[in-house]
Amino acid sequence: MSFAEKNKKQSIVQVAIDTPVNKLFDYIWDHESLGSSPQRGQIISIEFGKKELVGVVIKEIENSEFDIQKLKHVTGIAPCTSISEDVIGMAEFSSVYYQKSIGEVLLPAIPKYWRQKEKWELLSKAKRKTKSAEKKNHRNKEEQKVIHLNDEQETAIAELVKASQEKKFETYLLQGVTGSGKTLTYLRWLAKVLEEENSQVLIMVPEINLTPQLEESVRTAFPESSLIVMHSGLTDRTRADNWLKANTGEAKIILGTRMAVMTSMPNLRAIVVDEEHDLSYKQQEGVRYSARDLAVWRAKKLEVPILLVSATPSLETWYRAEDEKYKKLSLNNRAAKNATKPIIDIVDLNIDRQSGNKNEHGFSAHLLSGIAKNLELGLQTLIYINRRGYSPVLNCEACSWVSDCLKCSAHMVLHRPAGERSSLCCHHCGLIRSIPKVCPSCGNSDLIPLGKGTQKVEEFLSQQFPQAKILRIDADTTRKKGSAEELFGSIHDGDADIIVGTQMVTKGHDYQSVALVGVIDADASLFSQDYRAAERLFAQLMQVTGRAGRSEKSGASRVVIQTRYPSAAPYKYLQQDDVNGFLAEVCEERKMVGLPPFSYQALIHAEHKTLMAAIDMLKDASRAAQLSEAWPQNVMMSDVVPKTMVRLAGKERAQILMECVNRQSLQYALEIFQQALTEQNTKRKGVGWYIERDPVQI
DNA sequence: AGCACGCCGACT
DNA sequence: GTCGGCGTGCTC
Repeated sequence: MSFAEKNKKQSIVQVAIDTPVNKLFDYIWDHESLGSSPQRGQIISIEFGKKELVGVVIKEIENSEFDIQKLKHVTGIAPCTSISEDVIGMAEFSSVYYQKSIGEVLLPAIPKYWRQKEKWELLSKAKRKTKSAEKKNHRNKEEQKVIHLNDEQETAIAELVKASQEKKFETYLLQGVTGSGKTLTYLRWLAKVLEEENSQVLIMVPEINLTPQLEESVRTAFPESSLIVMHSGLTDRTRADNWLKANTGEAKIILGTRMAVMTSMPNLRAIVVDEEHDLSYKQQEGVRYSARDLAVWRAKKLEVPILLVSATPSLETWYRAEDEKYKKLSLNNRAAKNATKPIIDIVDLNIDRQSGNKNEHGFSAHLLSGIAKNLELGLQTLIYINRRGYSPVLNCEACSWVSDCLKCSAHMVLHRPAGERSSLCCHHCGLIRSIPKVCPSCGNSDLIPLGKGTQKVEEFLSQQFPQAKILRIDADTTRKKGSAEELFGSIHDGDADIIVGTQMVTKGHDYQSVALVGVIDADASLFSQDYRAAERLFAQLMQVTGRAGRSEKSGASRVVIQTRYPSAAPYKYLQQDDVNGFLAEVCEERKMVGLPPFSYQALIHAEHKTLMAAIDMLKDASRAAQLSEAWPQNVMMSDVVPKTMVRLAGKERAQILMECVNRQSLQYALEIFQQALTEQNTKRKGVGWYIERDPVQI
């Protein structure tokens, strides 16, 4: 500190606060009472209006535009390291890109306890080491098997190591079939990166509670380095402690979900985004950021390499690799010895039906006989249902009444928890009702469930194969904390003959003795409003296919996909095991119609008690925005439409889609639109709205 | 977003 | 006369 600075008694700082007002607030920094000079990224407390809030120092300024006499003082400094420059930069960028205030981006990324001044003292005291932490450390010391990598893996690692040694920004796509050893490849690279003194690495995964195996293998791979995890399942205290360890540089490896992308790390040297195509990287509330895109931004800012990993990359990523903006590293060989590709049977349900099978429970004769054969051989079968909470909807045979939710435009679904009374549940707003004894509309007493949810399939299979042990895995059976792990554990122990499940079963779990995978009910994705649905179906099928065929004892396993459209692209390329072929075809289609990645999109959502108000708000704002002189003419506006799910939790929702080939023009248009919306909003009451950039679900 | 200020209806 | 409805506007 210079002599002049030492004698300075006060400074003015600009502070970011979690408030929708898109500006920074000026405060007086009293050097004497605070005991230090201000620093960008410092977490501090201030009085804002009537309440005391926690904010982040963004910069020191010479003069405030505000009356200095009226400025309030910074009241305290959090006992922790300042947030790293790259994270502040990321927040500033996101603030512009996602049209939110800096504080709205930055503060939710700080653990709750650090955002509460009362908890600061508690957090500066070390927590006693828990027994489980000691046990984990102990387990780490166990001996490691030396695994030899194949040439492809070695080549990829060499390339990545070179990039990290040169300390240059580069985005890599590691594309490899299931079982090609992608995880091992990036772990070896990261091990190399961590050899450097004071280095940290960030590994992002879609949903950590579904990948305990990964956490285990990362711990085993780095027994000496300190690893912390970052996800929403942690207690507030643990999250705050882990965050501090990352922030001080004590933790070397940060393994986490999308929220981890904003974790401050002073020595970050490499980033990995595993399963980069996964939708859960997109935040669906608050600031609707894409953690994958922000990770790339962060790597660029830090000038470090970033690795995107997937067996079925998102089209955006794949296209950038084709376009040579990203560098592609391919793993085409299955690493495990004796691992064979599964045989894929596409069952044409039209033919199945013609040959006399009524297939009313959604099972073709072919699939049923496959299950029977598998049971005889003592092998496991996995039945994959492509959607969650779809049915069974309660239906009246006489008047075709269906169990609609009272608040949403969704159907309520029958639930039968073990040992409890059945009820109707809405998967969108969570409303639970008891089952009506008679039809509320016509009084008929024959109410029957429609469709085939996981429960329905489970019931049918237990009738069909009474001797089989059937296990159901879906959002309902895994809702309780830890129960997912328990269920997956019992699959590995061979406690189940048939596993019935949704998306959840496709993520990160290998089932050694699953020799047959049955996919029912996949076709709906082919005709979705959402142009990305087929791409997602393909990724899901690839993944579920990967669940089989990993075993050495079962020989060639079989995947049976039932469809009424056997020539559709996702099925065709799946059978040919041709990911690039599929993506190339989809890419060509997108190019023809100018959809992303050949254009940029933004969605404006509006919601109100009445649909009219929501629609009018968007129409008026849209009209006003387009009348503006600065409006970029190359931005295309769709009509204002009600959303596919019109009603949600008592609100009616509408949207308008903006599309433009130029990202910067879209940015200008959004700023004008934002202004128009704010003006409209002062004229009306109670219309909620938000802007979503690069939407992934339309 | 909160939260206070403020200006009009039904109540002990 | 007051309690309280939520419209309007500000927060350094």
